[in-house]
Amino acid sequence: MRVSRDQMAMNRVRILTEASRLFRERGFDAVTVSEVMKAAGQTHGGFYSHFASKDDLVAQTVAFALDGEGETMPDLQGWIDVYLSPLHRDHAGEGCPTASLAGLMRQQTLEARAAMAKGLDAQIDRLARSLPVGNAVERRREAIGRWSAMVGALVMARAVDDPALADELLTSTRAWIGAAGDADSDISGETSR
Amino acid sequence: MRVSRDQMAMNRVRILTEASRLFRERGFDAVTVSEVMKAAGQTHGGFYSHFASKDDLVAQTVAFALDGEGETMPDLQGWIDVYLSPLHRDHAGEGCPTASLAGLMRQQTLEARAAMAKGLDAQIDRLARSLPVGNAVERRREAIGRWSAMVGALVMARAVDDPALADELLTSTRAWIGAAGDADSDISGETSR
DNA sequence: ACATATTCATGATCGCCATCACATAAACCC
DNA sequence: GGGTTTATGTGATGGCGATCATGAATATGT
Repeated sequence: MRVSRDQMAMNRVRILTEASRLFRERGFDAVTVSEVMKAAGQTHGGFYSHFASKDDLVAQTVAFALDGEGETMPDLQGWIDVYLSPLHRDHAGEGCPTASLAGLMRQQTLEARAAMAKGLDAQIDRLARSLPVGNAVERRREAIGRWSAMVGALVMARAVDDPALADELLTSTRAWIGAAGDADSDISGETSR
Repeated sequence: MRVSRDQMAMNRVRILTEASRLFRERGFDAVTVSEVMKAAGQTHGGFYSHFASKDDLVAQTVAFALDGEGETMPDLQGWIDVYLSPLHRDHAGEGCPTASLAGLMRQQTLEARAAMAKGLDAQIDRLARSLPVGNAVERRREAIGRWSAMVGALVMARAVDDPALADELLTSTRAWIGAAGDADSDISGETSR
């Protein structure tokens, strides 16, 4: 049965929301179209009136997931601590889409990879603007360095079946980022905090 | 037809070698058992006399790929430069298995995840021993920090369809690691180089 | 050398999943 | 309000891929 335009838009967002969660939890391949639709409260048939294909859903989900990620970070250190926490590590479905999906993007469509590029660039920009010191070039470089370390640590912590090693990856990276960040500020010749 | 014990062992290594390359290139799901066997110069039928299942192949391939990774690093900075190079980014099949596979391990078997943990721990240990300064605790922490940043940067560089951003991720991370490493050495109160 | 065990090839099988076909009934446009 | 459009449900379909069955031919142990 047909539904109103608003209802259809809401259904579409619901599909994207559930797909975003499921894809982050289990990856693109392990999640079926039917599963996404069931999670969104529908049956598999209606899928193709919203998306041209599963690849299309993947691309739009990547764009959707990376889009509304909080514009600014008032408490940078707190945000980093939460990011590199066991809670975040153990709840990929509600966590950072970059850490969950970046490793799966290599053989995705051009559209999906472009969405990832756009989202990553925006994230780096947000992080750079939240840094306390440095000129634009220095801030962007430090944002990339910190962001790489955070994503890498979380990806590896999730990849291993060894809680001690996983915790160590998170804790040590957090400490190292702090030291490196402070030091980098000193090195760049800017005022230290 | 039956084959000698030595020949069978060689065939097994060949399967693991090709699986390692194919899995790094395209991930576990996108590579079929038949494809691996064909790359190893055999047909799909013989597969199950070597491995109990595809999951078994995945676990053994992870262990195999992470095992012989060069014991020491005589030229640390050179190794980092190669790791964070466009060449490495564009040749995942012959590159670092951690960067290619870590993001795919979450839903793999316990055996595969345990092999990843063992390999990661060994890699961190190698890196720590190659660092020029610091006590054991400091070296391990810096090894984890650097390694996280390197893996994260490579994973993200491979995830995007934007050569400029990909290059920037590699270059900036390389520069940031250098600055952070030097700074961290200073901070820890050891002699700087 | 003989009997046996076993690797590998060929050829099913079986289930799963993306996608499509069609029906239904409600929304949209005038 | 009536005709048309269309979102969604139900039910195929078609291909692919992991796994198994069987046979052939050779290594292995004595």
